[in-house]
Amino acid sequence: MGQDKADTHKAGDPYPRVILPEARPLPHGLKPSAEPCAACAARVLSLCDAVDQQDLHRLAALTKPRQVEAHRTFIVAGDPAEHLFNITEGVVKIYRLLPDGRQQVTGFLFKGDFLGLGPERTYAFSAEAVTRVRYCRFGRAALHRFMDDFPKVEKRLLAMTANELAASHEQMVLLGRKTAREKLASFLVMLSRRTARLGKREDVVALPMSRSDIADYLGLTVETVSRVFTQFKKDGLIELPTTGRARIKDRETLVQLSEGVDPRSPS
Amino acid sequence: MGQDKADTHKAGDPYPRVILPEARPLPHGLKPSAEPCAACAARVLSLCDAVDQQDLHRLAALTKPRQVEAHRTFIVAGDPAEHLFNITEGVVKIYRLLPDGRQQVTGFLFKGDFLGLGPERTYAFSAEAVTRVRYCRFGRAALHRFMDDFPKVEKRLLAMTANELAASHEQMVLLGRKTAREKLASFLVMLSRRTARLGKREDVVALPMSRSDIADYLGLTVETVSRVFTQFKKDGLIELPTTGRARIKDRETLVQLSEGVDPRSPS
DNA sequence: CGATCTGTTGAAGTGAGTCAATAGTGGTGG
DNA sequence: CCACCACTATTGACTCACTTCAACAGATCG
Repeated sequence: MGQDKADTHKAGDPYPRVILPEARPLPHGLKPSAEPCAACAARVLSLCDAVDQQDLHRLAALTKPRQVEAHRTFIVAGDPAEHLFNITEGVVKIYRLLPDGRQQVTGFLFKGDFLGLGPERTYAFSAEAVTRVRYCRFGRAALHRFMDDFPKVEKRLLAMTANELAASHEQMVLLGRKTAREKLASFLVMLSRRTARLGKREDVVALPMSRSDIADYLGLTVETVSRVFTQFKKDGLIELPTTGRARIKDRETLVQLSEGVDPRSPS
Repeated sequence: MGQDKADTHKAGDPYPRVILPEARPLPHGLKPSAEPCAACAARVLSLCDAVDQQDLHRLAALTKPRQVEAHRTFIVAGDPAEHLFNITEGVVKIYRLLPDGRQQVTGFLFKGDFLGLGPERTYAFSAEAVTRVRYCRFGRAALHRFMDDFPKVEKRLLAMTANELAASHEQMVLLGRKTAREKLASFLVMLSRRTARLGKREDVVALPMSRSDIADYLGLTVETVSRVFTQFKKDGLIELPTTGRARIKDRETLVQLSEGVDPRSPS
């Protein structure tokens, strides 16, 4: 639904000549220095942490920070898979479509996440910026050559990919065997853990994605997501001060629920 | 349900001293030669294909072919993750359980598949032999040292893991967004492709796993799996000569169905 | 401040689940 | 070889969690 690869800039955009189909380099104030990697807030979370300080300039030479606006689709399934992406800021939604339009969101990516691995010549998925997103984009071949010289990076990438694989198996349990309540509880707990890992308070989680994206991630409909949110509010588990934010009031119960133990009906 | 890690051998087993908790070395006729890897039928399909002929003895030194009987659980979720496995024969079921016993099968592994990656100290999943299974078992640390000397192997493992990740995202689409008919069609087509890849005729697929395993893989119940099989027979899409075997009569329609196009109700 | 999205709530429908009975299937031993 | 048992698969009747369809409410933004 509504992926437009078309032009990225509005009329009057100050960088008409430099525009790429899906993204543009950062504007002046944020222009990459000689060592953007050294200052990158996402480095410790990402692939790039496996590169020693003195080699960072080689990594920096491979890429340039870019940004895309919210709601922009910057990878379209089926396009040639020429690039790999390291998300440095914002939230990205990865999804696949069935021919009739049914959508499955296979993941949300955050600061530090890596994107684009896959052996195919073309992307098997689409990616859309949920918020404004910054990323470093690498050429596939260039990154592979780089990894030949820096085996630690390859090891790190393997570890990250193995992590992803384990996470996706957890998501299969969710999609195949959990109830709507359990699914949404799992989602909230997952976001809460993410938030905590970034050093923020774990009881306030951002929900930048739409209800529809949440539904497509959990294998539900928008209506069910909405109804379960309302249930959770009534049960005193959460508060929803705004649409884009949730406050977790009873974390323990949510965790229990996410693991399949529903205090409402443990029989 | 019913995972017994206990003793693996019957009384009178000729190798009582060498018995490991979950498996035993192959009996005499199949005893590993100096170069078991050179003769391994699964090599070209697996990780080991990335090792040159003259280095195979180093790989062989790391491991020893083993086998487990059908229905034996040889990895239990929560156990220390000391080993990695390369399946050389048979079919393995990987699964996770919710505390109340709900089961999600996250994958079936076949000849050439690799098993055990994951950054954790303990396994996050259980693995059970569906048929008699042969595998090569590696120590985690030993394999990582080996990969330091043979970066090609690490590259291969990364590629294989990325493949797995893509496949697991496809499975998310199946679990989250496909109907029962579409799920079972996808399953049959997947098995058919596997079969073809091993050079066998693609219209006869083996179904060594139980209906219950199939259901737990597809996020359904046994009854629904059974009912849809019956539908497919009535629709002339397949034949089920025995429980453990299916003949595909109308591959084209099954492929269509698996992709979400149901000729019965395209409306 | 109306227009347009996005989210919520309600009423009714349904695909798959549950519960229950029956039919195969394979193994065992007399 | 058959009779029995235990287990797996199939089929049927009924239920229900979630979907669908529809109306409404709240947010966002020219």
